Amino acid sequence: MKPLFEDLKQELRTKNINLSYQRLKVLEYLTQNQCHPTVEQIFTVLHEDISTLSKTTVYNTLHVLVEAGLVRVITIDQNETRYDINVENHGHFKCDSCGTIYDFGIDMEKLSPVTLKDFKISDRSVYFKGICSDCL
Amino acid sequence: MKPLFEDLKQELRTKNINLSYQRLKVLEYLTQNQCHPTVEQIFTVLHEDISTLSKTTVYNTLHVLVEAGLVRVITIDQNETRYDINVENHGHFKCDSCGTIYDFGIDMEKLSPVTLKDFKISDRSVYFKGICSDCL
DNA sequence: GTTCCTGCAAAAGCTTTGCAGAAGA
DNA sequence: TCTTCTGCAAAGCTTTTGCAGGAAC
Repeated sequence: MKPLFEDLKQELRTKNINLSYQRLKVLEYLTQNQCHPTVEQIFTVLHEDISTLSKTTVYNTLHVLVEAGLVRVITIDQNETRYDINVENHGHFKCDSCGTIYDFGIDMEKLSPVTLKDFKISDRSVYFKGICSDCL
Repeated sequence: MKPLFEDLKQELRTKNINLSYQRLKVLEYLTQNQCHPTVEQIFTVLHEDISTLSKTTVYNTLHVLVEAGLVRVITIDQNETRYDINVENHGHFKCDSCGTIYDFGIDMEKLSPVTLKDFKISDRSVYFKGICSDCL
């Protein structure tokens, strides 16, 4: 289920997070391009429209959104942090050839091992790597 | 199943990887301290015994071991790369409170979603976060 | 002798921090 | 006015690279 821009805006208002122009643009980019972008990608595209935009603001905005629970961090590879507007539980597959990241559905509940029964699990990430069907 | 130091040495010989003193020490550390260490941790401990050891060599050695398939990279948090001598499929739980990383068994085969049926999956990582039973 | 490995120093890349000015309530 | 946000520059960290000397075979 794709999160809607308007719903997310409302959620930010509810959480008393200022909806500055830059923040809204970042949020808009994330909802319209559900491609798990890096900071660099977001900055480059938005910078074309907002010539004064700084990378610091993109970092700041992403931190705010992650903190608010609207965005999830994907660290499928070290040295390459990506962001995902879809915070529902799902897995990520990264193609080693073309670099594309694919979402896939997964039942996280089946992933609760007995050894962790006394643990409080707040975050579950499933990352696969390999070669996607297009590249094969 | 803990990998044995001697078995790993033999595996490196088979793969024509030189068993330098530094490399053996790194390998020994990983087998004796199955704690998913960072480069910094490995370096600090080994540096006490080998005063000439450089961090570059630790990085180099880990790359060699990962390339050879003897060590697995854990990127449960961005900005904190860890290494695991156990390459069998298992999940990792990181406690947000004490920072400890726990292994847990998991049946990765159950984790093969239909959407990826035409994909070649070569690596599966499962990372959980939360609070461990000790900290609760 | 040739190849590979080590380790220092420097560079590179990503992210954070400090701070002054701007924007918003 | 007071608080918060932005954006520049600088700093901080981790990791990589270049290269000279050293070890191993």
